[in-house]
Parts: sequence; C-alpha cells; structure tokens
Amino acid sequence: MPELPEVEVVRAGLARSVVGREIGAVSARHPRSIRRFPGGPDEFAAQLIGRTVRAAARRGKYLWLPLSDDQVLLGHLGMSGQLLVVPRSVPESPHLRVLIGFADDGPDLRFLDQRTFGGLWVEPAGEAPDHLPLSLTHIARDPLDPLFDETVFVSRLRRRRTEIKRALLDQTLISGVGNIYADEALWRVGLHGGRPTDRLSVAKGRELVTAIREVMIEALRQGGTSFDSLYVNVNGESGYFARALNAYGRQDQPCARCGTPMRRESFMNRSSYSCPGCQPRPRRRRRHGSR
DNA sequence: ACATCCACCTGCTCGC
DNA sequence: TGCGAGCAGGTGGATG
Repeated sequence: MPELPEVEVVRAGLARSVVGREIGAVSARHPRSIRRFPGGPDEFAAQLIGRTVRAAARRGKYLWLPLSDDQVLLGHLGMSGQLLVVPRSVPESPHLRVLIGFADDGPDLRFLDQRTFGGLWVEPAGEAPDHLPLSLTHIARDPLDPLFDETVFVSRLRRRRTEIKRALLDQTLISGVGNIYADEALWRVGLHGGRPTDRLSVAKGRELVTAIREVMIEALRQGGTSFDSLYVNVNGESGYFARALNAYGRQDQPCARCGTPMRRESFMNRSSYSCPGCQPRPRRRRRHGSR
C-alpha cells in the first residue's frame, strides 16, 4: 500500500484540487469500497451531495476531508487504492469504485481500487483543529505530526514484548510506517527487525524514530515510492523514491554500506529485506527471569 | 490490555 | 499458450 509519504502526496494533491469545492453527483460503484459506511450507496451519496470540502487532513495512512455541517469524508487506500482528480471527459477506468463530482463541473474526484482493500466512508467530524473522526482515534500520531511524542513512543515501544518490526507496523504505536519504510529505517540504524523491543536502549529507540522521519521526508521530496503505476498522486504521476531504497526489494544485491549481499526473509506472511553484515539477527532471547 | 494470525481481493510473474 | 503457485506497499476482527 501507499505508506505515509505516498498518502501525504495524495493529501497535498487533494488540498490543492478539491478544497473549497461543493460536492455534486456521487456514485458508489462497488459496495465493498464503502463497506465501512453502514448506510449503503444511496445514503453515502446523500451524505455528500451539497456539502463543501473544507480541508484535506491525514494521520498515518488515513486521509479525511472535513466537510461543511461537521461531517468528514474518510478514506484509506488499502493496498491498491488511488484518489485521482480527473476531468469529466476522461473515460472511466475498470477499477473505478467511487465517483465524486462537483457542483462547479470541474474535475471529478475518482476512487480507483483494484483489490478493494481500501475504502471511503462518511462520519461526523471530531474536534478541531483536525476534526479527527472517532473511527481513527485508535491510530497513533505519525512521526511527521508536530504533536508526535517521541519520548512516549520510545517508552511504549520498550514496554512491548515483541519484535521491533512488528511494533513498527502496529499503527496504534506509531502510524504511517509500512513494510517498505520499516525495512529502510531498520537498515539505516543497523537493527534486524527480529530484535526484541524490550531490550532496545532509549538512545537506539530515538535513533530509530529519527531514521523513520528522515527516510519519510526524503521519500516525500521525491513524490513517494512507486514500483509501478499503482502508487500515484492525484494526477496519476509516480514518485521517484524507489531508486533510492537501500533495503526493500534488494535481495542478493550488495548492501550500500558494506557490500554484503542483502537477504530476504519471510516474516508475518510478507517479505523483509536486510543486510546480514550491518543487521545481524538477534541471538535467541534468554528465558524470562533467567540471568 | 496485549500479542498473533488470517481473511479480505485482483492481477502480475514465474516455472512447468 | 495455459495453468497453478506465489507474490504485492494493509487492516480489522477473531483468537489466544
């Protein structure tokens, strides 16, 4: 899926292209894409038509558009979702799931989603300034959020009894990190993802946060990571960070730091990439209570 | 509360 | 060419 940098690219595009516009016709073409909205397609459209988009917000990998009347249009791109801003004359793609038109007859907002893991829904707004809706309160602040509390994150991380990569992918601990940026950040600080969280020093924890933030900011500057046309901005354009990746997808290629061929391991039913030289596997955890 | 696993989908690539 | 297996950037809900 798009991780934080890719979602932020989309949010910025929405801020430029749809804020201030009144929603016109709405058509939900696939019930699965609005499954998180209890009312079904007609009610979904009714909740949107006539309302004006006030802002474009994001937390982690979730996006939302605060609307007039204290409602928000929420979205998650899942593994393959796209939010595109396209002129009405552009033919519909076979993966079009939700079509949102505007009263000004300008470009549509189209939600495309090949695998339908993503979705859109409408919900009452939360409190200002962000209007974070209730369904997102379990999502932790992300490392680019000015209110992200690094000290709290590191201490929660060290209280966990799990592996560091699992923890990074847990959106209730830190949001926005997915499989690519977890591997990139772990490579940068020389940690294997299997290292136990409760034996990480505070200093190393802070280093890790810095690495996550740095790799995300660099990716953002390059428009995000795109291996194919699935991950694009609202204008359908790919980002260029894929060429700057040091870990993800680099199995058997030399480590950019030490030259050792990179390894690929299976983890949580997905792939993890790391350097055997810079990121040694942890020794087996000592039994609890032993010394 | 916390930790872990799996279902939910489509489409592409690879080996036979 | 065809076919099955394996793989893909995520999450919520069910289970311990």
